[in-house]
Amino acid sequence: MASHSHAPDVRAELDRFTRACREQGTPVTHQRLAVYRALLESPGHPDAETVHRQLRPEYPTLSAGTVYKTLEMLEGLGLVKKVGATGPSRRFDANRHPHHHLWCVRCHSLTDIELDAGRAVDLPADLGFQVIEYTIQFSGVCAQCRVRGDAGLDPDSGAPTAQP
Amino acid sequence: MASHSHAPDVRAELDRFTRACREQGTPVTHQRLAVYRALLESPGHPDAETVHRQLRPEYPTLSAGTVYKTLEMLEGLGLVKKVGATGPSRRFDANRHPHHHLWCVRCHSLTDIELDAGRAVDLPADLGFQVIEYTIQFSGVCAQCRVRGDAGLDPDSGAPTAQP
DNA sequence: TTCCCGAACAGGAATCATTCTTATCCAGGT
DNA sequence: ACCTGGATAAGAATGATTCCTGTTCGGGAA
Repeated sequence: MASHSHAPDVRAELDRFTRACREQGTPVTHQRLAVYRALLESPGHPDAETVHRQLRPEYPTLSAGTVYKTLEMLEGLGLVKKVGATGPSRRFDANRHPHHHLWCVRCHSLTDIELDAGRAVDLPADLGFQVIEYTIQFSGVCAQCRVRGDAGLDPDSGAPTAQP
Repeated sequence: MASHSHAPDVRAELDRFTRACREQGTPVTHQRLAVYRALLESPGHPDAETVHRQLRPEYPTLSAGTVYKTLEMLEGLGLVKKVGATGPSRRFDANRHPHHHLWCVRCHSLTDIELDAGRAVDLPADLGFQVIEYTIQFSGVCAQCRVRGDAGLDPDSGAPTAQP
């Protein structure tokens, strides 16, 4: 929907997953494939419960525990990442391209964005921190919420004032 | 220790808080001041339970609910922010200077860093996203864990992480 | 200062997300 | 098709957070 939805090659990713499992002797089960596929096909960054709910029609006996365990296992393989959301439940991200996040303080949507990676952000070396990767989280108001136009939010306040 | 200045003027912040409360007719209670002070004095980004534990000796009757409510109220005032951590509990940040985060994937410490980035990171205008602020989260291994060479403990909560 | 009122508080129950436990079940090799 | 170890389903247990209720207290008025 949003501007640059980078559609992942689902089949290729599932193949990669299958290979990774085989390599380390881990069984490739329907459930695991289903969970990973659901995540790959999700436009946003669903939490475990959302994945579970999405799959229930197709796999009526799929248990929540399996979803949680599979997501953790996928994270261990480096195929998905937890994204640090401020909401009540953890969200997962199967987009393996380096990318950043747009967090709408109004509707709590979380959208991927791929900025031109030409410029890297560097850290002072004296910190001794070894960077594996970095993600920029932009907080603000998404296009839809701006169009919808509830009160103009002034950037100085910084406070969402999301009181119902 | 480079740009890692971590000394908010506690008294000034508490004054600001008091004024903000008075302005909107909200009572300034000992509990609220204590919670905010605890957060201002915490080097890291404690979760609600850590704040509660820290304050219990001084305020033996302070209840967890009050800590949660106060943190939420402080967020509403724009004085603290939730930080999107991937751990089990939410963490809070009373550092109101624009800053970024170093997340250690080993010990789960979360450290502030102020990159004097003269240049802002820009977003393509056609996204229609109105940025209020942005935070860069660097994931990697902190200096202590690199020296230690293995998994450590979370310096904020003191809770052992995952592995025995 | 003391009195009063409404909002905040403590304590604990309830809810939500996540992890753990245990008795089956199945993927993949033989 | 048969075995077997790891995976699964179901639900109990845990942990974090929110909700509820009777009591207490901040701070304006007398």
